Amino acid sequence: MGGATAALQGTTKAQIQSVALRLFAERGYDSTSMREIAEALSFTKAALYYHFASKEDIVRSLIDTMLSQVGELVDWAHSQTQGPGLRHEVLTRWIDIMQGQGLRMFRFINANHRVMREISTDKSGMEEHLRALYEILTPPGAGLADQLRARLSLMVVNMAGLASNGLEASEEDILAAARQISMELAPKDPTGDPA
Amino acid sequence: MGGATAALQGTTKAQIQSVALRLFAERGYDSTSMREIAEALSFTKAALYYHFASKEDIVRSLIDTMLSQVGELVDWAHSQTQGPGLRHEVLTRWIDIMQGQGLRMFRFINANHRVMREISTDKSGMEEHLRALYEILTPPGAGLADQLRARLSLMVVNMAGLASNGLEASEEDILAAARQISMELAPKDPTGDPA
Amino acid sequence: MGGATAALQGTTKAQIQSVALRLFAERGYDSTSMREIAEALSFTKAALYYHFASKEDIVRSLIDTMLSQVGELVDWAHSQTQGPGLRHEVLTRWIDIMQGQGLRMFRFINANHRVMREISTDKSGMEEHLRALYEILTPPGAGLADQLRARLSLMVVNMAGLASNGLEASEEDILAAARQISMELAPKDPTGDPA
Amino acid sequence: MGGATAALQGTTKAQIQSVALRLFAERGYDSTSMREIAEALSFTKAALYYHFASKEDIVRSLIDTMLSQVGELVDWAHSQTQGPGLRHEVLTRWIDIMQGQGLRMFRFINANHRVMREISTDKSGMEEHLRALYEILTPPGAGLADQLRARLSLMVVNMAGLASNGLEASEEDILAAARQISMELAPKDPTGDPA
DNA sequence: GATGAATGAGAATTCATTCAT
DNA sequence: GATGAATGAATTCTCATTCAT
Repeated sequence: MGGATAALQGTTKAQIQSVALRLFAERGYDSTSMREIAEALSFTKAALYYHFASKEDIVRSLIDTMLSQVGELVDWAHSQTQGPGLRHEVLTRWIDIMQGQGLRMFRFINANHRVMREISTDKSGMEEHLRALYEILTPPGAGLADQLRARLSLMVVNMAGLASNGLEASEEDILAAARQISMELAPKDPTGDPA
Repeated sequence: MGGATAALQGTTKAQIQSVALRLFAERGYDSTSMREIAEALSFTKAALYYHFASKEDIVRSLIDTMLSQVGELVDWAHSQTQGPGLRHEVLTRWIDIMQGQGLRMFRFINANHRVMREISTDKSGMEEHLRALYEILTPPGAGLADQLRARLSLMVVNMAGLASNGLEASEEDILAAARQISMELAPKDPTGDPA
Repeated sequence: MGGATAALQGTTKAQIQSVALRLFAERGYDSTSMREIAEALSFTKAALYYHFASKEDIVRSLIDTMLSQVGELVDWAHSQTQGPGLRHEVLTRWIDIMQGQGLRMFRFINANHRVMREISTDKSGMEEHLRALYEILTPPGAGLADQLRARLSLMVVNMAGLASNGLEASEEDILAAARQISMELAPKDPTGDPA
Repeated sequence: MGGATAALQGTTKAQIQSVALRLFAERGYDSTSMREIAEALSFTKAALYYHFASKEDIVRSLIDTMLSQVGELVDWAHSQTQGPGLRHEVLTRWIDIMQGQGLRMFRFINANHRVMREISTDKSGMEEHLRALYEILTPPGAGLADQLRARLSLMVVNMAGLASNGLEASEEDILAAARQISMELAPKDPTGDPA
């Protein structure tokens, strides 16, 4: 936690990040203008530029926030002994991150590939982090289907938002179901277990 | 099949649709300008406006194309006898649609919720179609998790595109794996279980 | 009459003139596009260009129509013996012209000074015609006020359209009243005043 | 007086209003582009948009200015005792307003009915104001001709601009003559005259 | 006589950004 | 820390016009 999470509370900078993330996720990066962000905050546009050098800079800061959260998860995972138990725990923590700002971030990332591609943040960092998580979630010697399963199990929480459209159930219940499906989907260890 | 697919070949209108879909899927709707579409076709902007009344109109036509394909699937499914076999076949046909323009369309829809929301096409039609498919894929009396599974099984093909980033495998193999996972994920009939 | 009046009936060219005049008077010249004229006639734009070389050309033909009507009035007036009786009769005939297409033409001219100025038709003709009418309506040796009266007496019929907004009376009654006011307004002969 | 008139001096907003009114009156609303207004002011187009939300917004502000002037006249007239003397004074004040920006405004209104109709300012206000003036200028029990006379007497000052085209006289003299004609035209009180 | 397709110029408007204060 | 004013480039879209058929 620490820096990253705290960054989205209190300070002016943090207010901007929070509102910008909401708008970017709702309307898309390109369709959200600095004017709209400023108005949503009852600031002037120029005030935004006092805190952030550019619109892209806001995105960068947003990504960094998420990046550090996922980075912490990766670091923690690397410090543990590998195995099915760890995989289970990693998925749980991932899901925890994805709630709160995480879900919004994911929706944002999903809906704004272009900016993500063009932004020259340490975005490779995100890909590395994800690769690391994939490896942890994929048993040694896994086939293609299992590799895909690992990746999809991470995405399920994020898809649940879209998928639950029209379902009559509390957000809580939906996330619980998503969690369960995510676990099922994650590749099983082929380690000689008699089922 | 037929009309809808054929509509994306040959004629000027069709060329525009095809190029626009590619660009919209790649860069997002808002970030793709009419100028860019025109340049990609070596047309003038004004020529686009001769064929389509507006930028939104292009999107509308694109959606209608996909809509009719999914609509045909729903109609076909309704004309069959329900059951596990049908569910399997529906998933197969869905995946077939999603390849070709379908995948692009889905990436587009996923990445451009805002336009989709604002466009006043028979978009409700899409929601109805999806609802119909969900029902067919969901066994009677299914719980929340199974309802979610039905929805996610449809999305898996579309997610596979994202998920396979960085995997060293042919598109063919990836789609085959996605197909398999999609089938596994679809809710199973509770046949014969005493609840 | 003859040519000019007949020109607004029957033939395709005449249909175009009639519809164009209506639209120009309603929405103004610049705000009426060739597309709108074409649509109002269920033609294609290109068809308009078969009959008229340009948009300005339509206006020119319209002006010419009115020009010839007023020209005939001037010619007739010049062939009569001057005097108060003639002035009365001229006003009457002027008012007769102004009904029918005339009123529309006037509304058009009033509302589209710019085109009128820029159009290089024999528009000077119109000014000459009006000057001739002014002279006929103005008794010899009239002062500034009477010169203005002569001019305004011609305009009254045209203003009546605007002025009668909100009055509960038939168009017929309004025109009769306008006619009466116009006559009153016209400068009186200083008959018998010792200057 | 006061506020409204002063508003057209000094400030950037006021400069824009002044130049825009001149151009709108000269060339018509539709034929005057934001580029032209900007160039006439040596501004950029975008600068106009900083001060006014849209082209229509400029018109709206212009109308409001005139509206408040006429509104003041109506209010003043309502606070006086009705009668022939008041009618005379109202006409005088009306003519005073119409000079300065007023004449331009009137030429603009006359030549741009379409915009006026479409603009959703408190334009009904103008119609109400005019209705009020008509009532004041019209003696009780007046017939149709007198109702029309009241209306035309207000319009005469505005028509004088058009009507005096080609007259060799100073603007001052023309306005004086127009004033005189306007007064003559205004309906006379039928009080006790033996016809 | 008339059309479908296309064009180049220009319209209104919005945007990210800058900078003096 | 923050604002008001301004800009240059881009956007969507419309228009008068042309031309091969």
